[in-house]
Amino acid sequence: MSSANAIAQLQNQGHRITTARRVLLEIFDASRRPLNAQDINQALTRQGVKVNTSTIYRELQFLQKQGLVNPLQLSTNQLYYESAQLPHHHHLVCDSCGSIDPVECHEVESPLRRLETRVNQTGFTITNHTLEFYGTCAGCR
Amino acid sequence: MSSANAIAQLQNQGHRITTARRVLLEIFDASRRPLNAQDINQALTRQGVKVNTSTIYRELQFLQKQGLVNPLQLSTNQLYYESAQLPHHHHLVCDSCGSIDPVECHEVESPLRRLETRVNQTGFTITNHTLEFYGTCAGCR
DNA sequence: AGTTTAATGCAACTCATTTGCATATGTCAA
DNA sequence: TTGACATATGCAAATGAGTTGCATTAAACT
Repeated sequence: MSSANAIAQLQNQGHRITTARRVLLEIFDASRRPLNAQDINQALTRQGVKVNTSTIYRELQFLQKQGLVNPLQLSTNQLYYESAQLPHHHHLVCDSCGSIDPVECHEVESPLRRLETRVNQTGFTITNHTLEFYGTCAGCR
Repeated sequence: MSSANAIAQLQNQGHRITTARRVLLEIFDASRRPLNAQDINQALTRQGVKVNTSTIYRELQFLQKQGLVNPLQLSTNQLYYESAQLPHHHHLVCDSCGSIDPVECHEVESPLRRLETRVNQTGFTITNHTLEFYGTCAGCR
């Protein structure tokens, strides 16, 4: 269970381990797909933990600053986050039901690195990229 | 000038060509980078055309529905649009100054198509993808 | 147990975008 | 041309995600 690592890391840096924070880390640890503030609210409620919305937003920013979660902006109007511990991957987003699932993209990784090298030589330093696929999932067809 | 084509297309379908609509199409035609509602507002003002904000938003949705512009959601909190007539490309987004520039990505296109074929066989039908690069532009370093 | 200060709750706020409705203006027919 | 009619617009109010100020609560250290 790697939320334990995250907790140890935060404790070492003098941050407090509150119930909200601990359960939130466990939720990210258990989820293989990105979560938005609303998803997290529901997950917390399901576990019997009541947390104010503003606390959730603050906590997400905090965890991002600590490098424990990564933000993910999709073509929706909500910001998603996922565990930073997941191996590099991209996403399949269903335009119909909104489901978001990870995809391994081994075919594109080395071409992407090649492209990034080329672009870096033009003066633009790439630090990050987003690659998401939109369409219709098996269940919605 | 391809905004003329767009205008002809809209007229054929019985839509009215208002000043706002015509100038907006010209603006998209002349811009090689994506524009958000604010950019468009400024561009219209610069041309001496006063258009209400809600009209801009409605017009952008309209043009999108007509297939004349494509939406582009970046890691900012604003929605961008660009002409649908531009050849396939992706973007370099500067985290520092917010500039957005197109990139040709020939290295990745065929690996992407291969990946899409593979994914389509799993039951998820991909119709679209987004690929954007974030980092620091030459001017900001 | 008491102290300190990070974390929380609450309510009010911001900012992009949307919507309802009354008015104005393209466009088409007479 | 002019008038009729529906589309497009302006305005103001609403929405919805996310943020912020401030008083209170509660981890964690002594």
